[in-house]
Amino acid sequence: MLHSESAEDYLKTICKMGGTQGAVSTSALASRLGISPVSVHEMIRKLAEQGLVEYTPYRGVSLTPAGLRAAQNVFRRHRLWERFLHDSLGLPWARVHEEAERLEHATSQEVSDRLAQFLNYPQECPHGYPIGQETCACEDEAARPLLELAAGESAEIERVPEDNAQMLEYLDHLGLRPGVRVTMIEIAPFDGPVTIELAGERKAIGRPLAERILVHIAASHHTEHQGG
Amino acid sequence: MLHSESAEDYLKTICKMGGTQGAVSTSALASRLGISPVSVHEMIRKLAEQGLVEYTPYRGVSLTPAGLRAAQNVFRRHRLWERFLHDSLGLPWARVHEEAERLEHATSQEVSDRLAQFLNYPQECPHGYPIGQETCACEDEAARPLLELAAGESAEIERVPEDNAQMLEYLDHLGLRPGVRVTMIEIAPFDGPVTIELAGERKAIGRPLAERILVHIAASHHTEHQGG
DNA sequence: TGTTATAATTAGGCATGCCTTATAAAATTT
DNA sequence: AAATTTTATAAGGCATGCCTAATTATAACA
Ligand SMILES: [Mn+2]
Ligand SMILES: [Mn+2]
Ligand SMILES: [Mn+2]
Ligand SMILES: [Mn+2]
Repeated sequence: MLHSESAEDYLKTICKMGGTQGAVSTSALASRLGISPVSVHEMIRKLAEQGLVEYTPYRGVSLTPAGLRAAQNVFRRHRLWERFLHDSLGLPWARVHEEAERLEHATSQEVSDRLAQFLNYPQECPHGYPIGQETCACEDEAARPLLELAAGESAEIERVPEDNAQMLEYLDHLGLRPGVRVTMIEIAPFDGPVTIELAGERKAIGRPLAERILVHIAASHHTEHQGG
Repeated sequence: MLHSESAEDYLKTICKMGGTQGAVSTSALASRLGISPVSVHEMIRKLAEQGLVEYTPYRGVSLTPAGLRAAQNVFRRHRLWERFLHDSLGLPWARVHEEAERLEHATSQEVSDRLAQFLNYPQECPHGYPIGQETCACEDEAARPLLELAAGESAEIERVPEDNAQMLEYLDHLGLRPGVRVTMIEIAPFDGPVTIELAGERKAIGRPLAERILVHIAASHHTEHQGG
């Protein structure tokens, strides 16, 4: 509400790229946003003037406390809408992100607070990203890329990349969703495919994807024997 | 989705002002939108180019079938969101309109269809405006302004003006909501107040407001004796 | 310490949607 | 028919958010 849609998306992206820890290169930001470096530079200057980011030429851009707060608010609105679209409306898993990408900019604090209550204060979006007051979900403690699993090692999917609808369709088709248990079979050499097993079936995916799927080595190896 | 937020709001307003029947004067449109006549003229030309309105200089602007369809879609999205915000989230009656005014532009056909299903295909928004495929709610059959009631005549409130949050607060405070039964007591002369009775109490409101509240003379005069 | 790659910056443009001021044309009144 | 009011249109601007091409500054590398 306070900032433009554009500004909100910039802040989110800076946060996603690690702008809470170190500084994010403006050219990396530009290529991620699909906007020319010159335009990104312009916007960065405006955001810096508004006190939302700190910018040091040749070093990069990082979020100020105010910028982080703004970004977190947008993440929260986004993920709450995703839960509503998915859980209440039954919108396909792969479609909720793109819809939430617009709704997030049209939502007041009061509506998002009531939405959270309505949804019973969910902890995660359908793709595994946290919903909380202080979460940004850029940095993670225990989460490791699927690619880092050793052969034979099992883990539970925590989070999947959500910024590409086609990729989400593909993940959905493979059954690769948060909460699903997978076992690493093999990582083929020479940038070859990553073979995993889930629900008793073997699937092969590409390395870049395996690097972006985050898993955590859950305590219980027998979860699949207990529940459905 | 297809048209800009601005264009969608223009189409809605043209529809509200009767652009489906005759032509709407561009200066009236300008003052209603709170936008300069020159800017409205510019936008009208663009909408005409897109085939959404028909514009005849010195006569006014009216919606084409395509423009009407677009406007109806926005109305539908708006009123569905209002129902959700009110019924599911419990957002105050007077606040839902302004929130829906933004959400309506961020909603795909699929989401609005699923929202309608989720809400069990409601027939009206919380202010009494119809939700349907072919409804525009500019023109009404049986609905008459409250001001036209004769002294002693009773009617049920059908619709209230919804474009002013403060007015809605006031109406809410008075208990003037759709479905409420009112009886005309007196219309004072010389532009004096309009006195009505509702829920056993007498209230006086201004003429302009009484003109914008629509009522219908319901068949049953004993509704209040039957239900809660 | 150059050279080279990367990042920053300047300059000029475009689309959208708004603005004011001024002029022209048509419609209404008188 | 003439005067007046309303409406249309032309001209020039502004903010936002994007663009390309060209130049300059810095960092990294050899
Ligand atoms: Mn967005
Ligand atoms: Mn998500
Ligand atoms: Mn609107
Ligand atoms: Mn309404």
